[in-house]
Amino acid sequence: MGTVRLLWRRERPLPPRPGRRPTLTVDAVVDAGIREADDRGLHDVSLRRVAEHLGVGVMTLYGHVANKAQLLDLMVDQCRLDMEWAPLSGSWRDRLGQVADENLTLLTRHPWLAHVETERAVLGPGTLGKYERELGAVEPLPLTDPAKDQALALVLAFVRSSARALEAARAERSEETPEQWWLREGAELAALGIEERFPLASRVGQAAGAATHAAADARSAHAFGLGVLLDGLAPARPGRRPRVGG
Amino acid sequence: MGTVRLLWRRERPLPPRPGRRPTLTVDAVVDAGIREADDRGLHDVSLRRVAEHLGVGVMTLYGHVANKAQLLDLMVDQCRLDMEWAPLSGSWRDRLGQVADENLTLLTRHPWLAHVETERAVLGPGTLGKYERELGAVEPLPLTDPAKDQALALVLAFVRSSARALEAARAERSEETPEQWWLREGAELAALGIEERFPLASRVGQAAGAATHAAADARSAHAFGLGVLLDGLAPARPGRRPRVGG
DNA sequence: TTATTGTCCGTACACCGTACGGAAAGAGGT
DNA sequence: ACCTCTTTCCGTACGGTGTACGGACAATAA
Repeated sequence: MGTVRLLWRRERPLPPRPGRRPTLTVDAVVDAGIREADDRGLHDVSLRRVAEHLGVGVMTLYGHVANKAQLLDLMVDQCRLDMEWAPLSGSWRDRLGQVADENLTLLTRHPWLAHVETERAVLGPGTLGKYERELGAVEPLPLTDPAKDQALALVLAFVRSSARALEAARAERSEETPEQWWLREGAELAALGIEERFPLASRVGQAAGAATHAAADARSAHAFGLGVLLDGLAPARPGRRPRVGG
Repeated sequence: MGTVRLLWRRERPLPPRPGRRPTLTVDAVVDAGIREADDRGLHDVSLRRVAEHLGVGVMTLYGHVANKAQLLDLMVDQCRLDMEWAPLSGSWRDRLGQVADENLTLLTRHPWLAHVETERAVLGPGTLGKYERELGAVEPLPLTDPAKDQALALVLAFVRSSARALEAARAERSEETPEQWWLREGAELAALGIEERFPLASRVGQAAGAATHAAADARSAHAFGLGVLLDGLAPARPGRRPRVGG
Protein backbone atom coordinates (compact mmCIF):
# COMPACT_ATOMS: atom_id res chain seq x y z
CA MET A 1 0.00 0.00 0.00
CA GLY A 2 1.27 3.48 -0.84
CA THR A 3 2.59 5.42 2.10
CA VAL A 4 0.43 8.45 1.45
CA ARG A 5 -2.80 6.48 1.32
CA LEU A 6 -1.81 4.80 4.56
CA LEU A 7 -0.95 8.06 6.28
CA TRP A 8 -4.36 9.46 5.40
CA ARG A 9 -6.16 6.23 6.18
CA ARG A 10 -8.69 8.03 8.38
CA GLU A 11 -9.93 10.05 5.42
CA ARG A 12 -11.34 7.16 3.45
CA PRO A 13 -12.07 4.15 5.62
CA LEU A 14 -12.23 1.43 3.00
CA PRO A 15 -15.59 -0.32 2.50
CA PRO A 16 -16.10 -3.91 3.72
CA ARG A 17 -14.76 -6.43 1.27
CA PRO A 18 -15.02 -10.17 0.80
CA GLY A 19 -12.42 -12.39 2.34
CA ARG A 20 -11.21 -13.01 5.84
CA ARG A 21 -11.63 -10.00 8.07
CA PRO A 22 -8.41 -8.54 9.49
CA THR A 23 -7.69 -9.16 13.15
CA LEU A 24 -5.51 -6.08 13.35
CA THR A 25 -5.78 -2.47 12.30
CA VAL A 26 -2.99 -0.30 11.02
CA ASP A 27 -3.43 1.85 14.08
CA ALA A 28 -2.87 -1.12 16.35
CA VAL A 29 0.40 -1.89 14.59
CA VAL A 30 1.50 1.74 14.73
CA ASP A 31 0.59 2.07 18.39
CA ALA A 32 2.46 -1.11 19.24
CA GLY A 33 5.48 0.24 17.41
CA ILE A 34 5.33 3.49 19.33
CA ARG A 35 5.00 1.70 22.65
CA GLU A 36 7.91 -0.52 21.80
CA ALA A 37 10.07 2.46 20.82
CA ASP A 38 9.08 4.36 23.95
CA ASP A 39 9.99 1.42 26.15
CA ARG A 40 13.12 -0.03 24.60
CA GLY A 41 14.42 2.73 22.38
CA LEU A 42 14.53 3.03 18.63
CA HIS A 43 17.50 0.73 18.27
CA ASP A 44 15.64 -2.21 19.76
CA VAL A 45 12.43 -1.92 17.78
CA SER A 46 12.18 -4.99 15.61
CA LEU A 47 9.22 -6.25 13.66
CA ARG A 48 9.48 -9.52 15.52
CA ARG A 49 9.08 -7.77 18.85
CA VAL A 50 6.21 -5.63 17.62
CA ALA A 51 4.48 -8.74 16.32
CA GLU A 52 5.04 -10.60 19.56
CA HIS A 53 3.70 -7.59 21.42
CA LEU A 54 0.51 -7.94 19.38
CA GLY A 55 0.31 -11.70 19.76
CA VAL A 56 0.69 -12.27 16.06
CA GLY A 57 3.14 -13.77 13.59
CA VAL A 58 5.83 -11.55 12.14
CA MET A 59 4.67 -11.72 8.59
CA THR A 60 1.18 -10.66 9.61
CA LEU A 61 2.51 -7.15 9.96
CA TYR A 62 3.28 -7.06 6.27
CA GLY A 63 -0.41 -7.30 5.60
CA HIS A 64 -0.88 -3.88 7.15
CA VAL A 65 2.38 -2.14 6.49
CA ALA A 66 4.76 -2.31 3.54
CA ASN A 67 7.99 -2.54 5.50
CA LYS A 68 9.80 -1.29 8.55
CA ALA A 69 10.66 2.12 7.12
CA GLN A 70 7.02 2.76 6.35
CA LEU A 71 6.03 1.72 9.83
CA LEU A 72 8.49 4.24 11.23
CA ASP A 73 7.00 6.95 9.02
CA LEU A 74 3.55 6.11 10.29
CA MET A 75 4.79 6.16 13.88
CA VAL A 76 6.34 9.58 13.41
CA ASP A 77 3.20 11.04 11.90
CA GLN A 78 1.04 9.52 14.60
CA CYS A 79 3.10 11.11 17.36
CA ARG A 80 2.76 14.48 15.71
CA LEU A 81 -0.95 13.98 15.34
CA ASP A 82 -1.23 13.25 19.05
CA MET A 83 0.40 16.49 20.14
CA GLU A 84 -1.74 18.67 22.38
CA TRP A 85 -2.03 22.24 21.30
CA ALA A 86 -3.03 25.35 23.11
CA PRO A 87 -3.72 28.23 20.74
CA LEU A 88 -0.65 30.28 19.90
CA SER A 89 -0.69 33.67 21.54
CA GLY A 90 1.48 36.69 22.13
CA SER A 91 4.27 38.11 20.05
CA TRP A 92 5.97 36.08 17.38
CA ARG A 93 8.71 35.57 19.90
CA ASP A 94 6.34 34.14 22.47
CA ARG A 95 4.72 32.00 19.86
CA LEU A 96 7.96 30.60 18.52
CA GLY A 97 9.02 29.92 22.08
CA GLN A 98 5.79 28.06 22.59
CA VAL A 99 6.44 26.01 19.48
CA ALA A 100 9.89 25.15 20.77
CA ASP A 101 8.41 24.08 24.10
CA GLU A 102 5.83 21.84 22.49
CA ASN A 103 8.52 20.17 20.43
CA LEU A 104 10.72 19.67 23.43
CA THR A 105 7.80 18.06 25.22
CA LEU A 106 7.15 15.82 22.24
CA LEU A 107 10.77 14.71 22.10
CA THR A 108 10.82 14.13 25.83
CA ARG A 109 7.75 11.95 25.67
CA HIS A 110 9.16 10.01 22.69
CA PRO A 111 12.95 10.34 22.84
CA TRP A 112 13.39 8.03 19.88
CA LEU A 113 11.85 10.69 17.63
CA ALA A 114 15.09 12.64 17.93
CA HIS A 115 16.91 9.67 16.41
CA VAL A 116 14.63 8.77 13.54
CA GLU A 117 16.04 9.53 10.14
CA THR A 118 13.26 10.12 7.65
CA GLU A 119 14.88 10.49 4.28
CA ARG A 120 11.87 11.99 2.64
CA ALA A 121 9.36 14.24 4.44
CA VAL A 122 6.41 12.38 5.91
CA LEU A 123 3.43 14.04 4.28
CA GLY A 124 0.75 12.84 6.67
CA PRO A 125 -1.98 14.65 8.57
CA GLY A 126 0.09 14.88 11.74
CA THR A 127 3.15 16.33 10.07
CA LEU A 128 1.20 18.64 7.84
CA GLY A 129 -0.99 19.92 10.68
CA LYS A 130 2.05 20.50 12.85
CA TYR A 131 3.77 22.35 10.04
CA GLU A 132 0.71 24.48 9.43
CA ARG A 133 0.45 25.43 13.06
CA GLU A 134 4.13 26.20 13.47
CA LEU A 135 4.25 28.34 10.38
CA GLY A 136 1.68 30.46 12.15
CA ALA A 137 4.40 31.43 14.60
CA VAL A 138 6.82 32.75 11.99
CA GLU A 139 4.17 34.16 9.68
CA PRO A 140 4.36 37.70 11.19
CA LEU A 141 8.07 37.92 10.49
CA PRO A 142 9.16 40.01 7.51
CA LEU A 143 10.70 37.10 5.64
CA THR A 144 10.25 35.42 2.31
CA ASP A 145 8.41 32.14 2.34
CA PRO A 146 11.52 30.00 2.00
CA ALA A 147 13.11 32.02 4.79
CA LYS A 148 10.12 31.36 7.04
CA ASP A 149 10.50 27.68 6.41
CA GLN A 150 14.19 27.92 7.11
CA ALA A 151 13.68 29.90 10.30
CA LEU A 152 11.27 27.31 11.59
CA ALA A 153 13.58 24.49 10.60
CA LEU A 154 16.35 26.24 12.47
CA VAL A 155 14.36 26.27 15.68
CA LEU A 156 13.23 22.68 15.27
CA ALA A 157 16.74 21.43 14.56
CA PHE A 158 17.91 23.20 17.65
CA VAL A 159 15.19 21.68 19.81
CA ARG A 160 16.08 18.27 18.45
CA SER A 161 19.71 18.55 19.46
CA SER A 162 18.66 20.00 22.79
CA ALA A 163 16.43 17.03 23.39
CA ARG A 164 19.29 14.68 22.68
CA ALA A 165 21.49 16.49 25.16
CA LEU A 166 18.79 16.35 27.80
CA GLU A 167 18.29 12.68 27.14
CA ALA A 168 22.00 12.04 27.55
CA ALA A 169 22.05 14.00 30.79
CA ARG A 170 19.14 11.95 32.03
CA ALA A 171 20.88 8.67 31.17
CA GLU A 172 22.36 7.90 34.55
CA ARG A 173 20.56 4.62 34.37
CA SER A 174 22.74 3.56 31.47
CA GLU A 175 24.64 0.30 31.71
CA GLU A 176 27.73 2.30 32.58
CA THR A 177 27.68 5.63 34.36
CA PRO A 178 29.88 8.42 33.01
CA GLU A 179 31.91 8.20 36.21
CA GLN A 180 32.75 4.56 35.61
CA TRP A 181 33.64 5.31 32.03
CA TRP A 182 35.88 8.19 33.05
CA LEU A 183 37.61 6.02 35.61
CA ARG A 184 38.31 3.42 32.97
CA GLU A 185 39.25 5.59 30.02
CA GLY A 186 39.98 9.02 31.44
CA ALA A 187 43.08 7.96 33.34
CA GLU A 188 44.90 7.32 30.11
CA LEU A 189 43.83 10.67 28.75
CA ALA A 190 45.28 12.53 31.70
CA ALA A 191 48.69 10.97 31.08
CA LEU A 192 48.99 12.55 27.66
CA GLY A 193 49.58 16.15 28.60
CA ILE A 194 46.19 17.16 27.33
CA GLU A 195 45.97 20.25 29.46
CA GLU A 196 49.08 21.79 27.97
CA ARG A 197 48.37 20.88 24.41
CA PHE A 198 44.68 21.78 24.40
CA PRO A 199 44.30 24.45 27.05
CA LEU A 200 41.05 25.95 25.82
CA ALA A 201 39.47 22.60 25.25
CA SER A 202 40.45 21.42 28.71
CA ARG A 203 39.18 24.49 30.48
CA VAL A 204 35.92 24.95 28.60
CA GLY A 205 35.29 21.28 28.15
CA GLN A 206 35.52 20.58 31.82
CA ALA A 207 33.20 23.44 32.73
CA ALA A 208 30.74 22.58 29.99
CA GLY A 209 30.85 18.88 30.76
CA ALA A 210 30.11 19.46 34.40
CA ALA A 211 27.31 21.87 33.55
CA THR A 212 25.69 19.69 30.91
CA HIS A 213 25.73 16.80 33.26
CA ALA A 214 23.48 18.47 35.72
CA ALA A 215 20.06 18.21 34.15
CA ALA A 216 19.16 21.66 35.44
CA ASP A 217 22.03 23.21 33.54
CA ALA A 218 21.20 21.29 30.44
CA ARG A 219 17.86 23.05 30.59
CA SER A 220 19.42 26.43 31.03
CA ALA A 221 21.71 25.69 28.11
CA HIS A 222 18.59 25.05 26.11
CA ALA A 223 17.13 28.35 27.19
CA PHE A 224 20.33 30.11 26.22
CA GLY A 225 20.44 28.60 22.78
CA LEU A 226 16.82 29.35 22.11
CA GLY A 227 17.35 32.93 23.20
CA VAL A 228 20.21 33.27 20.76
CA LEU A 229 18.08 31.93 17.95
CA LEU A 230 15.17 34.21 18.65
CA ASP A 231 17.44 37.24 19.00
CA GLY A 232 18.92 36.40 15.66
CA LEU A 233 15.51 36.18 14.05
CA ALA A 234 14.37 39.49 15.47
CA PRO A 235 13.77 41.85 12.57
CA ALA A 236 14.26 45.03 14.59
CA ARG A 237 17.99 45.12 14.10
CA PRO A 238 18.76 47.97 11.74
CA GLY A 239 20.81 47.58 8.61
CA ARG A 240 20.00 43.96 8.01
CA ARG A 241 16.97 42.13 6.85
CA PRO A 242 17.18 38.37 6.62
CA ARG A 243 16.65 37.25 3.09
CA VAL A 244 16.90 34.05 1.17
CA GLY A 245 16.05 32.58 -2.17
CA GLY A 246 16.15 33.84 -5.69
CA MET B 1 41.98 -2.50 23.59
CA GLY B 2 40.65 0.64 25.28
CA THR B 3 39.22 3.20 22.93
CA VAL B 4 41.32 6.03 24.32
CA ARG B 5 44.58 4.19 23.88
CA LEU B 6 43.58 3.35 20.34
CA LEU B 7 42.58 6.91 19.52
CA TRP B 8 45.97 8.14 20.67
CA ARG B 9 47.85 5.27 19.07
CA ARG B 10 50.27 7.64 17.38
CA GLU B 11 51.51 8.89 20.72
CA ARG B 12 53.04 5.65 21.88
CA PRO B 13 53.80 3.32 18.99
CA LEU B 14 54.07 0.02 20.79
CA PRO B 15 57.51 -1.66 20.75
CA PRO B 16 58.08 -4.75 18.56
CA ARG B 17 56.92 -7.89 20.24
CA PRO B 18 57.39 -11.60 19.72
CA GLY B 19 54.85 -13.51 17.73
CA ARG B 20 53.43 -13.27 14.27
CA ARG B 21 53.68 -9.79 12.84
CA PRO B 22 50.37 -8.10 12.00
CA THR B 23 49.53 -7.82 8.31
CA LEU B 24 47.30 -4.84 8.99
CA THR B 25 47.52 -1.61 10.92
CA VAL B 26 44.72 0.07 12.78
CA ASP B 27 45.04 2.94 10.35
CA ALA B 28 44.49 0.64 7.41
CA VAL B 29 41.30 -0.65 8.97
CA VAL B 30 40.09 2.86 9.79
CA ASP B 31 40.90 4.12 6.31
CA ALA B 32 39.10 1.21 4.72
CA GLY B 33 36.10 1.96 6.88
CA ILE B 34 36.13 5.59 5.84
CA ARG B 35 36.42 4.72 2.18
CA GLU B 36 33.58 2.27 2.48
CA ALA B 37 31.39 4.86 4.22
CA ASP B 38 32.26 7.50 1.65
CA ASP B 39 31.38 5.18 -1.20
CA ARG B 40 28.31 3.31 -0.02
CA GLY B 41 26.99 5.38 2.86
CA LEU B 42 26.96 4.74 6.56
CA HIS B 43 24.05 2.34 6.38
CA ASP B 44 25.94 -0.08 4.18
CA VAL B 45 29.19 -0.19 6.09
CA SER B 46 29.57 -3.70 7.41
CA LEU B 47 32.59 -5.34 8.93
CA ARG B 48 32.35 -8.04 6.31
CA ARG B 49 32.64 -5.51 3.54
CA VAL B 50 35.49 -3.66 5.21
CA ALA B 51 37.32 -6.96 5.65
CA GLU B 52 36.73 -7.94 2.06
CA HIS B 53 37.95 -4.54 0.99
CA LEU B 54 41.19 -5.29 2.83
CA GLY B 55 41.49 -8.83 1.48
CA VAL B 56 41.20 -10.34 4.93
CA GLY B 57 38.83 -12.48 6.99
CA VAL B 58 36.13 -10.76 8.98
CA MET B 59 37.38 -11.80 12.37
CA THR B 60 40.81 -10.41 11.59
CA LEU B 61 39.41 -6.97 12.16
CA TYR B 62 38.74 -7.83 15.76
CA GLY B 63 42.45 -8.13 16.30
CA HIS B 64 42.78 -4.41 15.64
CA VAL B 65 39.52 -2.99 16.80
CA ALA B 66 37.21 -3.97 19.64
CA ASN B 67 33.94 -3.79 17.74
CA LYS B 68 32.03 -1.86 15.13
CA ALA B 69 31.11 1.05 17.40
CA GLN B 70 34.74 1.58 18.25
CA LEU B 71 35.69 1.49 14.59
CA LEU B 72 33.15 4.21 13.92
CA ASP B 73 34.63 6.31 16.72
CA LEU B 74 38.06 5.92 15.20
CA MET B 75 36.74 6.83 11.77
CA VAL B 76 35.13 9.97 13.12
CA ASP B 77 38.26 11.09 14.90
CA GLN B 78 40.39 10.36 11.88
CA CYS B 79 38.24 12.53 9.63
CA ARG B 80 38.53 15.38 12.08
CA LEU B 81 42.26 14.91 12.26
CA ASP B 82 42.49 15.15 8.48
CA MET B 83 40.75 18.51 8.26
CA GLU B 84 42.81 21.22 6.64
CA TRP B 85 43.05 24.43 8.58
CA ALA B 86 43.94 27.92 7.61
CA PRO B 87 44.59 30.11 10.63
CA LEU B 88 41.50 31.82 11.99
CA SER B 89 41.45 35.51 11.29
CA GLY B 90 39.20 38.53 11.51
CA SER B 91 36.41 39.30 13.91
CA TRP B 92 34.79 36.60 15.99
CA ARG B 93 32.02 36.67 13.44
CA ASP B 94 34.39 36.01 10.58
CA ARG B 95 36.10 33.31 12.53
CA LEU B 96 32.91 31.54 13.50
CA GLY B 97 31.81 31.75 9.90
CA GLN B 98 35.09 30.19 8.90
CA VAL B 99 34.53 27.39 11.39
CA ALA B 100 31.07 26.79 9.97
CA ASP B 101 32.54 26.64 6.47
CA GLU B 102 35.18 24.13 7.42
CA ASN B 103 32.58 21.93 9.02
CA LEU B 104 30.33 22.13 6.01
CA THR B 105 33.27 21.10 3.84
CA LEU B 106 34.01 18.21 6.16
CA LEU B 107 30.42 17.02 6.06
CA THR B 108 30.31 17.38 2.31
CA ARG B 109 33.41 15.30 1.89
CA HIS B 110 32.11 12.66 4.29
CA PRO B 111 28.31 12.90 4.28
CA TRP B 112 27.97 9.91 6.58
CA LEU B 113 29.50 11.97 9.40
CA ALA B 114 26.22 13.85 9.64
CA HIS B 115 24.48 10.56 10.39
CA VAL B 116 26.85 9.02 12.92
CA GLU B 117 25.48 8.87 16.42
CA THR B 118 28.28 8.83 18.95
CA GLU B 119 26.72 8.29 22.33
CA ARG B 120 29.75 9.42 24.24
CA ALA B 121 32.16 12.11 23.03
CA VAL B 122 35.14 10.78 21.08
CA LEU B 123 38.11 12.07 23.03
CA GLY B 124 40.77 11.58 20.38
CA PRO B 125 43.39 13.88 18.95
CA GLY B 126 41.27 14.85 15.98
CA THR B 127 38.22 15.75 18.00
CA LEU B 128 40.16 17.48 20.71
CA GLY B 129 42.25 19.48 18.27
CA LYS B 130 39.16 20.51 16.36
CA TYR B 131 37.44 21.54 19.56
CA GLU B 132 40.46 23.54 20.67
CA ARG B 133 40.62 25.38 17.39
CA GLU B 134 36.93 26.12 17.23
CA LEU B 135 36.82 27.41 20.77
CA GLY B 136 39.29 29.97 19.57
CA ALA B 137 36.52 31.46 17.49
CA VAL B 138 34.12 32.01 20.36
CA GLU B 139 36.77 32.88 22.94
CA PRO B 140 36.46 36.64 22.37
CA LEU B 141 32.74 36.59 23.14
CA PRO B 142 31.67 37.80 26.58
CA LEU B 143 30.23 34.48 27.64
CA THR B 144 30.77 32.02 30.46
CA ASP B 145 32.69 28.90 29.56
CA PRO B 146 29.63 26.67 29.37
CA ALA B 147 27.95 29.29 27.19
CA LYS B 148 30.92 29.31 24.83
CA ASP B 149 30.64 25.59 24.49
CA GLN B 150 26.93 25.91 23.92
CA ALA B 151 27.35 28.65 21.33
CA LEU B 152 29.80 26.53 19.40
CA ALA B 153 27.56 23.49 19.66
CA LEU B 154 24.72 25.58 18.32
CA VAL B 155 26.68 26.49 15.21
CA LEU B 156 27.88 22.93 14.69
CA ALA B 157 24.42 21.47 15.08
CA PHE B 158 23.16 23.94 12.54
CA VAL B 159 25.88 23.06 10.07
CA ARG B 160 25.09 19.40 10.53
CA SER B 161 21.46 19.83 9.66
CA SER B 162 22.42 22.10 6.80
CA ALA B 163 24.71 19.43 5.45
CA ARG B 164 21.91 16.90 5.57
CA ALA B 165 19.64 19.23 3.64
CA LEU B 166 22.31 19.82 1.04
CA GLU B 167 22.90 16.10 0.75
CA ALA B 168 19.21 15.48 0.22
CA ALA B 169 19.07 18.20 -2.42
CA ARG B 170 22.05 16.66 -4.14
CA ALA B 171 20.47 13.21 -4.17
CA GLU B 172 19.16 13.25 -7.73
CA ARG B 173 21.15 10.12 -8.30
CA SER B 174 19.03 8.28 -5.80
CA GLU B 175 17.25 5.10 -6.87
CA GLU B 176 14.11 7.19 -7.25
CA THR B 177 14.12 10.86 -8.13
CA PRO B 178 11.83 13.17 -6.18
CA GLU B 179 9.85 13.70 -9.37
CA GLN B 180 9.09 10.01 -9.70
CA TRP B 181 8.14 9.85 -6.09
CA TRP B 182 5.85 12.83 -6.39
CA LEU B 183 4.21 11.32 -9.44
CA ARG B 184 3.54 8.15 -7.53
CA GLU B 185 2.49 9.51 -4.15
CA GLY B 186 1.73 13.16 -4.70
CA ALA B 187 -1.33 12.58 -6.85
CA GLU B 188 -3.18 11.09 -3.91
CA LEU B 189 -2.21 14.00 -1.73
CA ALA B 190 -3.67 16.52 -4.13
CA ALA B 191 -7.03 14.76 -3.99
CA LEU B 192 -7.44 15.42 -0.30
CA GLY B 193 -8.12 19.13 -0.30
CA ILE B 194 -4.76 19.87 1.23
CA GLU B 195 -4.61 23.41 -0.02
CA GLU B 196 -7.78 24.44 1.77
CA ARG B 197 -7.09 22.65 4.99
CA PHE B 198 -3.44 23.61 5.28
CA PRO B 199 -3.09 26.88 3.43
CA LEU B 200 0.09 28.10 5.05
CA ALA B 201 1.76 24.75 4.76
CA SER B 202 0.86 24.48 1.11
CA ARG B 203 2.05 27.93 0.23
CA VAL B 204 5.27 27.98 2.20
CA GLY B 205 6.00 24.33 1.69
CA GLN B 206 5.82 24.61 -2.05
CA ALA B 207 8.05 27.68 -2.14
CA ALA B 208 10.52 26.18 0.31
CA GLY B 209 10.52 22.85 -1.45
CA ALA B 210 11.24 24.43 -4.79
CA ALA B 211 13.98 26.58 -3.29
CA THR B 212 15.64 23.77 -1.38
CA HIS B 213 15.64 21.69 -4.47
CA ALA B 214 17.82 24.07 -6.36
CA ALA B 215 21.22 23.43 -4.86
CA ALA B 216 22.07 27.10 -5.14
CA ASP B 217 19.15 28.06 -2.97
CA ALA B 218 19.92 25.37 -0.47
CA ARG B 219 23.24 27.13 -0.05
CA SER B 220 21.64 30.49 0.37
CA ALA B 221 19.30 29.00 2.96
CA HIS B 222 22.39 27.88 4.78
CA ALA B 223 23.82 31.36 4.64
CA PHE B 224 20.59 32.78 5.97
CA GLY B 225 20.48 30.40 8.92
CA LEU B 226 24.08 31.04 9.78
CA GLY B 227 23.47 34.77 9.67
CA VAL B 228 20.61 34.39 12.09
CA LEU B 229 22.77 32.44 14.46
CA LEU B 230 25.61 34.90 14.38
CA ASP B 231 23.28 37.84 14.80
CA GLY B 232 21.84 36.14 17.83
CA LEU B 233 25.27 35.62 19.30
CA ALA B 234 26.34 39.20 18.73
CA PRO B 235 26.94 40.82 22.11
CA ALA B 236 26.38 44.37 20.88
CA ARG B 237 22.64 44.25 21.21
CA PRO B 238 21.74 46.46 24.17
CA GLY B 239 19.71 45.28 27.11
CA ARG B 240 20.63 41.64 26.84
CA ARG B 241 23.75 39.68 27.47
CA PRO B 242 23.67 35.93 26.81
CA ARG B 243 24.25 34.00 29.95
CA VAL B 244 24.04 30.41 31.04
CA GLY B 245 25.01 28.12 33.85
CA GLY B 246 25.01 28.48 37.60
C1' DT C 1 -22.34 -25.46 -1.95
C1' DT C 2 -18.82 -23.45 -4.50
C1' DA C 3 -15.78 -19.87 -6.15
C1' DT C 4 -13.44 -15.95 -5.07
C1' DT C 5 -10.82 -12.89 -2.52
C1' DG C 6 -8.67 -11.48 1.05
C1' DT C 7 -5.77 -12.37 5.69
C1' DC C 8 -2.64 -15.00 8.58
C1' DC C 9 1.83 -16.85 9.15
C1' DG C 10 5.56 -21.01 8.99
C1' DT C 11 9.51 -21.56 6.53
C1' DA C 12 13.52 -19.95 4.39
C1' DC C 13 17.20 -16.83 2.86
C1' DA C 14 20.65 -13.42 3.01
C1' DC C 15 22.89 -10.53 5.91
C1' DC C 16 24.44 -8.69 10.22
C1' DG C 17 27.83 -8.36 14.64
C1' DT C 18 30.64 -11.20 17.19
C1' DA C 19 32.27 -15.47 20.61
C1' DC C 20 35.24 -19.34 20.33
C1' DG C 21 39.20 -21.97 19.40
C1' DG C 22 42.45 -24.01 16.38
C1' DA C 23 46.01 -23.12 12.72
C1' DA C 24 49.85 -20.47 11.34
C1' DA C 25 53.77 -17.43 11.88
C1' DG C 26 57.51 -15.11 13.83
C1' DA C 27 61.11 -14.30 17.94
C1' DG C 28 64.10 -15.96 21.75
C1' DG C 29 66.54 -19.42 24.23
C1' DT C 30 69.01 -23.58 23.93
C1' DA D 1 68.33 -26.37 14.00
C1' DC D 2 64.97 -27.06 17.22
C1' DC D 3 61.55 -26.22 20.65
C1' DT D 4 58.59 -22.91 23.11
C1' DC D 5 56.12 -18.98 23.70
C1' DT D 6 53.46 -15.26 22.07
C1' DT D 7 50.68 -13.14 18.94
C1' DT D 8 47.86 -12.83 14.85
C1' DC D 9 44.76 -14.81 11.40
C1' DC D 10 40.33 -16.61 10.42
C1' DG D 11 36.70 -20.74 9.62
C1' DT D 12 32.82 -21.98 11.95
C1' DA D 13 28.83 -21.08 14.46
C1' DC D 14 25.08 -18.58 17.00
C1' DG D 15 21.48 -15.51 17.61
C1' DG D 16 19.70 -11.58 15.71
C1' DT D 17 17.67 -8.78 11.71
C1' DG D 18 14.30 -7.55 7.46
C1' DT D 19 11.53 -9.73 4.22
C1' DA D 20 10.09 -13.03 -0.18
C1' DC D 21 7.25 -16.95 -0.98
C1' DG D 22 3.41 -19.81 -0.84
C1' DG D 23 0.16 -22.66 1.58
C1' DA D 24 -3.63 -22.77 5.09
C1' DC D 25 -7.55 -20.58 6.31
C1' DA D 26 -11.74 -17.57 6.72
C1' DA D 27 -15.47 -14.91 5.02
C1' DT D 28 -18.27 -13.03 1.54
C1' DA D 29 -20.81 -13.36 -3.24
C1' DA D 30 -22.90 -16.34 -6.42
